[in-house]
Amino acid sequence: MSIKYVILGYISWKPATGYDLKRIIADSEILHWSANNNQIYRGLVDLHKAEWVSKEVVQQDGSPSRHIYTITPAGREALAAWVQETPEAPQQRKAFLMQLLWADDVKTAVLQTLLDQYLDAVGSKLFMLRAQADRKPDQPDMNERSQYLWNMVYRNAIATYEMELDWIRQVRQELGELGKKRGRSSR
Amino acid sequence: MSIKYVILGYISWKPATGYDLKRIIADSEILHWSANNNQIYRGLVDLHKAEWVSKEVVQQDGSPSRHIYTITPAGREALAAWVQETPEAPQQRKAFLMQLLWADDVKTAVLQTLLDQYLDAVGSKLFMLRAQADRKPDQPDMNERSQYLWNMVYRNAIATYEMELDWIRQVRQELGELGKKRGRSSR
DNA sequence: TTTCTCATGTAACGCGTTACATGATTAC
DNA sequence: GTAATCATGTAACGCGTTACATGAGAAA
Repeated sequence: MSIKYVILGYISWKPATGYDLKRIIADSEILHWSANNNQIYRGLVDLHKAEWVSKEVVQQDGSPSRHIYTITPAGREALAAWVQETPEAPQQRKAFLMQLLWADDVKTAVLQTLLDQYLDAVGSKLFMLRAQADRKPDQPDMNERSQYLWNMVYRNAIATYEMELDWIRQVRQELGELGKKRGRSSR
Repeated sequence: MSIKYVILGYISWKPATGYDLKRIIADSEILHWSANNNQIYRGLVDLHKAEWVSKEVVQQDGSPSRHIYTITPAGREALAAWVQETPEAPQQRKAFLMQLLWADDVKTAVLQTLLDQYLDAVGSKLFMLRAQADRKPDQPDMNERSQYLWNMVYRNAIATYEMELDWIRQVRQELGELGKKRGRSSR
């Protein structure tokens, strides 16, 4: 789908500069992009070319001038069209699961360590997500439904990580039991 | 992490050609890659350059000759090292959640339709996953632990989609209730 | 004095995608 | 006759990443 619509979405809430957007996206726990300049500044140029946003340059003394982008009616239409595009199933990118598939020759103790590390990684992600979900979004006027949807998007992300933690704990435990069983039966 | 290690992983189970790998990866429900030629054939060239795999060309009459790749000891070492790399938290790419964040101006009825479509998309993915999880992997000799891990990787993917279905149903229902409440209070 | 924030942008590269190209054999 | 399967590969492009470049003012 590309980050462009997310940029457009934020601009639809409130006019913004590339710098603003960079911070917003980088700070967000649910937006997975690294929010690098290349993407954002090029994206804004593209949006401007398509006339989905208008641009106002505000001179400043000392620092570089700020380029403030505002959504246009055409931009609002494009955003609405995107929102109504047929949803696709999410794609899972869990590199660790791939590692597990070829862990045949790795000792169970090492596997346990890996699982612990995975638990930590997922746990701290979840912690940050929860903290951010409690803070309100920087959108000015949100109606009840929008607020509900905002919350549910966070809930979704949180539930996904919670499920992952449960899964890790289960595998950790059952792996230990498997080891014991094999230890007994092989002697 | 890149698809290269997955390719190496499959070769570690059994020597294979690019064509074999393409089919395996394209058919898999847990491997999210499209398995295009470019990636696979280039990947194999790279693996061969790194001497992680050896290559044997088998002439055939009629069809092009098959290039059969076999893992080397160095390849096994590299694979083991990759498997033991510190796990990273999974990244979620759920484009639909992004769409929801900017659904402010979309009518609730349209939103319901979108949710239904999302339910379908996730549901059919889940169906395929379940079907594939029941079939055994094409790996020759799997010990008990490896089989357990293989199953748990599928379980993880299945649980993620099941969670998503629950979430969709909840949102669908609560969205309907919100609409009713607002309908009442605004009259 | 060094680091952080503000503010813009570019270069090089990695990984992935679709589509194109070739050509024989087999199945409908 | 048309399509699918086997089998290799290339071209062009999209999206994303890290790192580089500049330069002022404020804070530690």
